[in-house]
Amino acid sequence: MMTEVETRTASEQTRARLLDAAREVFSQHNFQGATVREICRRAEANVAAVNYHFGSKEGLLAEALNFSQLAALLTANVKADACPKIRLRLFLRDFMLMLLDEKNASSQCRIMARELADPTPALDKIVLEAIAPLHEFLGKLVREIVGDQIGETELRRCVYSIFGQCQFYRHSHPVLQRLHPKLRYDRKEIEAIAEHIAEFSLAGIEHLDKTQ
Amino acid sequence: MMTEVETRTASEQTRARLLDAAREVFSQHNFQGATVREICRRAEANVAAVNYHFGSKEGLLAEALNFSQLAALLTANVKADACPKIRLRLFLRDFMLMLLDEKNASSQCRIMARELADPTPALDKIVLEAIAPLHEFLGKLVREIVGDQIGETELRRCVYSIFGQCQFYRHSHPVLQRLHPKLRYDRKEIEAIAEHIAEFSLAGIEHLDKTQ
DNA sequence: TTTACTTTCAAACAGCCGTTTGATACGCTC
DNA sequence: GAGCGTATCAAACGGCTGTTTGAAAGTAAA
Repeated sequence: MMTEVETRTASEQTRARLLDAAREVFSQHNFQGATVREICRRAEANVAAVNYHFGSKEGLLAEALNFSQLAALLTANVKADACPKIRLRLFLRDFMLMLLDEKNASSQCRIMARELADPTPALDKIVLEAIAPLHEFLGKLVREIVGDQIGETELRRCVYSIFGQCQFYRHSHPVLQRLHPKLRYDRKEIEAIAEHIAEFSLAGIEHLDKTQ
Repeated sequence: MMTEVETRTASEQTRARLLDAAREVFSQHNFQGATVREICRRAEANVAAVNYHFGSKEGLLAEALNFSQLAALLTANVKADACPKIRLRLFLRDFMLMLLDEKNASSQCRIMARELADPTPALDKIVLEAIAPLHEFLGKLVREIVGDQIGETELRRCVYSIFGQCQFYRHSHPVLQRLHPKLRYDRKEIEAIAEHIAEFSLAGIEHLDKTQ
């Protein structure tokens, strides 16, 4: 019925507002630092709303995590009709935009990056749904570039080298701003960073390919 | 006098125990997660001891930070009589051992790595005394390798690429243990990681040197 | 209108936090 | 031993946390 739909959407509207506010706050503070009261304040909801709708603060974080945009990025890249090296460049560009662009609606990756250093019970879900697919994707891509000459261990370390470079710019943002106050992560800067990481990493990958 | 020395050392013994416990706890939890009560429990001191000796929890963290080992590493490397490439390998080996080896007494770098992602008022001191010298050191080292062909911006990004790889193994430790449970940071593994980062990075550096 | 159910709300709860307090014990000078 | 700073201690303080409660409001079916 009309009324039934209305009440359901009314309830789901506050649910959605809570999820939006949660993503915002969880991406700016770590799990301990993000308070239920601030999330509810931003969502214009009562403090009890979180526990009513999601059971707990942890439950809210778990439901706030949504990696559909990341998954879409990966599948689109796999389907792209381009050579592995160009696909690596494309991936790095899209991934860094997702990681660094403040304008980007996807705060998921920022929450993810934060969870890496400071595990919460939600980390298991993050590893399973986001990080493991990411590593698998990048592992296959690097394998396409280097062929079968290098071992699994060395391949994995190449993947780590790439992700390490990517995450550095997010993790160390507060430090970099102190060292170079004029630094801004606008679109042009992000694309330049992604280009650097691609050049740097392709050279590293192909070098290891030669020596082994 | 004898007695004067004894009382001073008695007081400084609890100071030292507090500092040791603080380094331990601050390297395992972030600033919010590390509690004064646990630090005092490990130091076998009263909860009031922190505020009595250091004024506040923040003051304790500030005094607990001591980068002499890191500074020694840098100066020793600068004085080493070796070509820049080998000095880079040496630095990476020593730095990764400092970062990853649980046996290593220096928890400073682990606190530092933690602070990167989660700034506290102590970050200013960390940047000034540890990170800025580190970046400056590595910048000069990379400059020695590439010559004057590449610009300051690109040079800085090479430094970021190297530090990013290093910090990845510390930041993502919880994740890597979930992805590969058999991973252990023993001395052999750490040295292999450092060797990989050196190979990977030298190729990246020299490639950028050629293309620019 | 009555009934039943879902959602919101102010208020309170229990627990931890960093910090302060005032008393107590200690070490040393005189 | 008296006097005096210093260091330690149990206890409490004020504040913030996530969560719970019970009443009130809102909605839809009878």
